[in-house]
Amino acid sequence: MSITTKKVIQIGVVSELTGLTERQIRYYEDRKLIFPDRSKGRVRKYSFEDIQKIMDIHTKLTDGYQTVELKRMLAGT
Amino acid sequence: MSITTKKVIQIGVVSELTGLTERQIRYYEDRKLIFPDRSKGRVRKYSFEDIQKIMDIHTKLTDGYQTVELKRMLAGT
DNA sequence: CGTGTAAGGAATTCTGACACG
DNA sequence: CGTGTAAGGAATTCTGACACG
Repeated sequence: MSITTKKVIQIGVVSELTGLTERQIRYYEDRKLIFPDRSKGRVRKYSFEDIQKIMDIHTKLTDGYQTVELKRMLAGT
Repeated sequence: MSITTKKVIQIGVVSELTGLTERQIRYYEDRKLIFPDRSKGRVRKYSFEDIQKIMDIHTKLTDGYQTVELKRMLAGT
């Protein structure tokens, strides 16, 4: 596992880096588009790669796509 | 600034990754050996590079060096 | 000197829900 | 559908101090 895929960043930092709200970030997870790890205390941990994905997801949503469609795209179908 | 120098990791994760206690990590900062960023709420943020440094510091301490000497070494003197 | 610990407070995150449109 | 928000609780982190040796 490289540095880009290591899930070590908490949602507050992800929010800062992406410019999105925690609500949006959690929603993308709810929609099965991203899969952060969890600490023992249930706290979400993201990787730099996740951050890339999140920004990509948001861009696509802005472009008019829906999360269900994005999920299909990720599945490669 | 690359991914390795981006300070986004909190002390709990650093503790897990290095195997050191938060006490040790904070002490190295007190001794001016590492310089984490701070969030608005005073929470420390470390980079992957910091994690490397921390492990190196601990190894050197185990080897018998003192923090003052390590500081000199970092300063290149 | 480097590290452990108990103490109390502050910042951060979590979940489930109601709201809008 | 995607996102905002108020609510209460839980996990995380912070500082300063006392302890040991």
